[in-house]
Amino acid sequence: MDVAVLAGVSAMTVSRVLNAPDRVKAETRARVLAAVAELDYRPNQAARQLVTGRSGVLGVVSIDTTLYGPASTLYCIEQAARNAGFNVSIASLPSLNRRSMEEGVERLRAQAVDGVIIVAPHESAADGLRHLPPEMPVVAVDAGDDIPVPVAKVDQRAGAVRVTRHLLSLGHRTVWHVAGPVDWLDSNGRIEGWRHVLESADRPVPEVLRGDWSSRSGYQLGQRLAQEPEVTAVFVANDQMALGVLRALREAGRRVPEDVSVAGFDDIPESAYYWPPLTTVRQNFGEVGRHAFHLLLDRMAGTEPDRRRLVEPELVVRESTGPSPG
Amino acid sequence: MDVAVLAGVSAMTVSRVLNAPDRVKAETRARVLAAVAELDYRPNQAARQLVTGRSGVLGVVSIDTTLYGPASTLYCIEQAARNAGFNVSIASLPSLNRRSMEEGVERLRAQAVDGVIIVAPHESAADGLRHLPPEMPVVAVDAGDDIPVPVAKVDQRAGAVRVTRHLLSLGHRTVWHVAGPVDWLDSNGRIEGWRHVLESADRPVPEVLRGDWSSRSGYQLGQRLAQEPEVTAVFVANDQMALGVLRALREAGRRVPEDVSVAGFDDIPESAYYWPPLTTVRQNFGEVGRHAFHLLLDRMAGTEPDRRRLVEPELVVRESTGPSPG
DNA sequence: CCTTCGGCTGTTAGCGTTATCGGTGGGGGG
DNA sequence: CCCCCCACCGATAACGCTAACAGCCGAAGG
Repeated sequence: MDVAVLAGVSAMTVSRVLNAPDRVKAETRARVLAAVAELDYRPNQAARQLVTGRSGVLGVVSIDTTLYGPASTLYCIEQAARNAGFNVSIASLPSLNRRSMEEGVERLRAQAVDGVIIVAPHESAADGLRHLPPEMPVVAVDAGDDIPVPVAKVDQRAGAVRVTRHLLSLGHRTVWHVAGPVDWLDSNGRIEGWRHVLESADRPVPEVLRGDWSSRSGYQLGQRLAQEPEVTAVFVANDQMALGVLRALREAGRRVPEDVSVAGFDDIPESAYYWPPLTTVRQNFGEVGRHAFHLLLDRMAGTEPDRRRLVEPELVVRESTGPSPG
Repeated sequence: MDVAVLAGVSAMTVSRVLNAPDRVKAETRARVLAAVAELDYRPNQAARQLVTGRSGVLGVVSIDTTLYGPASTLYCIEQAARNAGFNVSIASLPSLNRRSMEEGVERLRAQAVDGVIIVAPHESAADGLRHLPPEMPVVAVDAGDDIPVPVAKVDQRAGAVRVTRHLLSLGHRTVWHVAGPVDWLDSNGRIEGWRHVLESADRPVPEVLRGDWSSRSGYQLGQRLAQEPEVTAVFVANDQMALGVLRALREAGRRVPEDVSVAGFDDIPESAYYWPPLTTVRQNFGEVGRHAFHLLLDRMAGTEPDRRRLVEPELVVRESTGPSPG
């Protein structure tokens, strides 16, 4: 090792300077550091990993990181990991079923990551989460409760409860719901909360309309809603679909919020500038990402962490919801 | 090595089976593969890297991967890399100046990535791009031309030219422009194209209004535009800001497109569901990501690749633009 | 004075893989 | 019948680092 020669010490001492500085006399340390700087030396990670068994890399398996939620979560995981000295390797999956998920995990495992965070908002992912290599530290984001790994997530149900109560409190007889795809846990949590509030209040529970998170699907379902005169309040499962619903209602001549109130979910940055500005539920994805990272840190340290970290969503009332016209 | 013992061969033969299968007799190969499967063996990447010098990991340095463009680009880079057998490690930066960029590159270098893609749509990044370690294969996405690394990008200027011509062809006397932040190359390319068309056609060139890509800024600038009666056509530098402009115009009682035409840039999935549906310029971020990856592959192979790959943007005409009222 | 201890540094070995070279056996050509 | 060559496989030595132990030396204590 050149640095060792230049500093006039052994390779071992260089290693110590870099990994346990206080075990080396200050003067020697200074000499070594000078040599390190002089030669612009950087330790070979592969060699270090070979002997220590740790790579300092975390893996994130996620569905389509183009979506707002996963992208925000990933971003915050990455920030938290970097601050703690970890690198982050990603496996972004177009679709998330058991097979593709296991493939993603397998890839990261082959890369010898120290731990994995799975952003798995699908029912079908749970299946995969139950069959992971047990020796690998794994935590999940947005997963169900019946899985053997710690989970960080936003309390979808609570968010839906809040927004539905908000609409009822405005005097609406009941609330329609444009939901997300069947397979998504977020969809189901939001349906659950919405249904719970309606049933508790003894209100009729309209049929659930299924979208696919896209504005296009919101538009199509909005056209159907616009034709039912008794619809006065709609809770849409995300802001993109809500945009489509708003447009469909307007095209049909139904005013928002005078004739129909519309609420969304997510609080994407644009929703405050919809027409009208959208009442929605803010999810703190960053918080979720940070929680996931810390859960993983615990798991890697071997301590059994909490099983769940729930983040509370927040109702943001804007101008798309108002008193019932009736 | 257990696999070698179980298969009754040497470690070297196992290595050959995994890396150059045709150099091993079919029968032996089968025996080794059986042993591999039996023991669920997976090669140690660290050891392999130590001797070959390659890690099979690519690094991506990007600004805020929450933004639509960077997120899409990252996603497609990741897909392309995965298909080619590479893993992808990310360094997502809140802001992109020379220091933070070098820090990101440094991090990835310490992790011993085989190459780096820098998503660097800032002027100030160019400075950093000129001072990179020369032995490291690097390509850039969305960077300027005066840098010593290959670049893949959308031809911003061409997009701006198309949309501005479109507006002039509708009979508008001139076109106002809501631009992105000063430091962004995308902003400048779009301004350039816009200005070029106006000047070529001998039209007055209004003062450039500066936004920050957010709907909020679009809204604020839109309020100013709404007060100038002579404004009949606005080219907004991205779709999010266009959303804000649309709202500001509507609040001021100016109809789109009857009184004022508005066009955006990016074609985010939501823009087709704005009110009215937005005329905009589609950027194929996926294409850019794939190009960047292949440029990097060339650079890693040592062949000097093309210096630039320009992706052509496409004008998407919807309902937010129409004939001049004059 | 010797012993002991602790702070500091060096020596050795080994992590799991592949590059390189060398060996072995069988088949074809002279 | 011999020789050479080719296909296949094994032995050895790295790659760069750190764990574990060993050694040295000066200070403190008996």
